[in-house]
Amino acid sequence: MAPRGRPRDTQVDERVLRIAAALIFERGYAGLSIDEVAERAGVAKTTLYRRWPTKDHLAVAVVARLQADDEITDTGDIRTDLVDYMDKIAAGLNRMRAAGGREGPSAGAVGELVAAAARHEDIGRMTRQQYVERNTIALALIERARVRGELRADLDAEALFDQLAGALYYRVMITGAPVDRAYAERLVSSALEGSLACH
Amino acid sequence: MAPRGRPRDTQVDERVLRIAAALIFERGYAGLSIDEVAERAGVAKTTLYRRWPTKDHLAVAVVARLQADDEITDTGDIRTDLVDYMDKIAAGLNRMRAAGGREGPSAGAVGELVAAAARHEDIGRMTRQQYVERNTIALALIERARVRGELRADLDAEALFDQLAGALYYRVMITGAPVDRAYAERLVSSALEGSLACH
DNA sequence: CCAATTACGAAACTTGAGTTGCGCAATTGG
DNA sequence: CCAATTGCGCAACTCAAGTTTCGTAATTGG
Repeated sequence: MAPRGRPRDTQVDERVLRIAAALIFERGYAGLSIDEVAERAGVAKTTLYRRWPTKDHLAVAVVARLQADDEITDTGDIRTDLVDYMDKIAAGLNRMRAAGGREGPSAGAVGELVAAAARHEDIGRMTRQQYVERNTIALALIERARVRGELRADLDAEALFDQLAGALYYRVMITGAPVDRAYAERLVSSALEGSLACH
Repeated sequence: MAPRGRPRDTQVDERVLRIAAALIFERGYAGLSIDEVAERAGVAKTTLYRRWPTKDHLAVAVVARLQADDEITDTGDIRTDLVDYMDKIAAGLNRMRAAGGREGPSAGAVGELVAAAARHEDIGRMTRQQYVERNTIALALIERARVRGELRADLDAEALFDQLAGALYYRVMITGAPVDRAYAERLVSSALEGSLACH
């Protein structure tokens, strides 16, 4: 039971996303022109707008593909698992950061994504939805470590994950500092071991 | 020794920023129209563009005023001081968040600021500069607490501050969760005490 | 006073996002 | 086969950001 009228040309989606991705990486978000994408893809603008109602939606569709699917590993050692996880998030952020067009310590496309989520209700919902899924996985990982006695019983798992993921986003978007595996290790150590003098 | 030619009308800056702020709060960033600001302020568009080269620059000038000057207090108790500090940052974020025009868990103007910093080299530099100043103050506060023995000697102060500030920004921009004093207390507790089981 | 310099206002202009209307193509259900 | 439905291309359109040109106003330095 296919839908009623003329079916959409599925090749269009693929071709447009590829061309849009090339433009974003080459010239940045501002250099992405709907008219140019349509022309290069050999389709009318109306065909684009039927699929992505705004330029923001198209850009989000392109950049969202850059995020890894966050396959999580549970080795039984929470420190190793968290470092791996942070490293994967960092890799996704670095890919998006590269899609800025500019050089230097710029947030690249990450900032545009956040702005797009703030501008459009539906993009915001989608973004938060993806976060919730990732958060659920991470909280389960932390909870298992807590149950088996690696982590303290009165742990605030939400605050812990906010600290870890937040530090990565903060560096990419605000301070422009690098996020790599070495930083992920520092971060996890700091969060796990705490900052108080030995007690 | 005044500059050479006709001096700028200083009343213009004040009036324009007031009108722009009203528009941003009323209709959000997208609802801020340069033409309308110029008309309401009774000046030509060229006069606006002489002061703020893009709409982003004008918006940043407006929103940057919302950040508190972060007067930091040093009571000698690092937990109290950090909670106070996080609460002040959170207050600034909440003010910016309110300047979004939309309802719900939106990042509001915060996302637009990050995007503006990614789009314009000079805005990015200014943003990072403000961060560096704030960071310097916070790191000094942490360092004093470390020296007097409140905090562990091998502390990673940079990671600690990234965790704290990052968690706030992360909630505002990504998850849409609230940031208030209660959360600041949870956050500081979690970061200070760590997550490992008693060791 | 005069020349150089900078600010201002007004209007026309360019560019790109997003919309609209129309004719035609492809598909389903009867 | 026929009507309803949906996709597509084309072209003209609206709207707002940002630019350009030009005539005029205010200021400094000589």
